[in-house]
Amino acid sequence: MNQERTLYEKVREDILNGTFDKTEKMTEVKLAKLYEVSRTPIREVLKQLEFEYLVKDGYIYTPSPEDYRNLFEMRILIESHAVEKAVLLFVDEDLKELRNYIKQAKDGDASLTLKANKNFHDKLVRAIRNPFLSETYDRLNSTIYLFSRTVVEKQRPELLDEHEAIVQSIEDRKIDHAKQQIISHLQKDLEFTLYYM
Amino acid sequence: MNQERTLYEKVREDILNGTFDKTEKMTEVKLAKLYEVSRTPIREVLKQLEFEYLVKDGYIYTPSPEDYRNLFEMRILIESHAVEKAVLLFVDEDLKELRNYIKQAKDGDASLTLKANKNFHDKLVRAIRNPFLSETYDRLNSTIYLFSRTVVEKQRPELLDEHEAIVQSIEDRKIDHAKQQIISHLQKDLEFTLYYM
DNA sequence: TATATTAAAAATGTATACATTTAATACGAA
DNA sequence: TTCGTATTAAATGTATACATTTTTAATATA
Repeated sequence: MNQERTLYEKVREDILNGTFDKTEKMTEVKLAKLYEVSRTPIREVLKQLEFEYLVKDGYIYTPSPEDYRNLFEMRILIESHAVEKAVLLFVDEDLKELRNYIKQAKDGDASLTLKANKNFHDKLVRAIRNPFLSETYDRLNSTIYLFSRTVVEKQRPELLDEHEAIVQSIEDRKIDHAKQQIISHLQKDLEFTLYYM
Repeated sequence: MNQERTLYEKVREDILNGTFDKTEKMTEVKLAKLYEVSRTPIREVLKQLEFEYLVKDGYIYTPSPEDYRNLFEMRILIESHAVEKAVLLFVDEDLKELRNYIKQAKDGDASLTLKANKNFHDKLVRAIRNPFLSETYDRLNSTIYLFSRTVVEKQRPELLDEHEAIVQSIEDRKIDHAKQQIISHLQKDLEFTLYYM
């Protein structure tokens, strides 16, 4: 398998793993030396990282609680729209896939649970079948990852029950109910994580 | 007043005004010569233009009807959310401002109508008070502009009546009604314009 | 004619030098 | 000291040379 990580992947992972000091400036010259490339590709990477809310004005972006609420408002808007679509489109096989992710999250270790929960939400979003909305959702990937890590590590109560309830509402074709459930689910993730951060 | 347009603004306007041939490649070298700058700032500008769906893979982006439907799905999702917020937040002064834009659109020439209609929708979106969602909406600016131009030039029927009905529903605090009206309004813009493009 | 194959050209990717702007520091006057 | 100003240093912006990749075109072969 291909082990070659792109420069973007390297820098992104280093940020997510807390390698950088949040108070120090991420200057192009410094990063270029660190990763042994020139400033040109570093600039490209910084742009991408700003796009996904990991970097801002040359510093690691440290969103305020207000910022996180706004980012989650965006996430909730997209995911609740997705659930509406899922109610209209998902067939038995899709529901089975969703339940499979819940099971994986239940049985696996933290790392596997993290992946399974991501797969669960990504599967929902794919119900939208709209590349522009998908890209907008993907912009939130890093933010969602950071939240999900806290939620899983600190073992937020009821999380998987909420997932199961959402699947059930989709299966029962209850649009409003399903939407309300995903909204409340994500709001709980938000408040829980804000409390621990 | 400041007349100095940035390179980004120049290229963007030239694209919107149809200066470029949609079939020819927008190579960095060519554009650099044309605008008498080096490739570096041109690359920056091309990235921005890709961000707002005006350029793709070095060509002017010519979305398919399917693409336009997807872009409008995104627009509708944001604007209907905005209207929900407007019902909860807008006071008399805000409603007055909205009605003012309708009046301007009614009385002015095409150019003024275009601006007034943009102001109307921008005012709605500002009800969200979420910089991330605003930025996502702004990404659609060029697309919305191209549609609005057709709608105004070809004088789509009922357009301003629909605006007025939306304001009225906001004033009456009828969330579901107002949302349904903005959705239907935007879908009409979409279908009307697709028909003429 | 259609299809590979390869040579040439032209594009983008990267490194780097230089220009300009912005930030940091040092110094002097109130 | 504190504030303003000048000087310097360091950052980003831009141009450009060179490397690599991609596209085009030309030629040969089925």
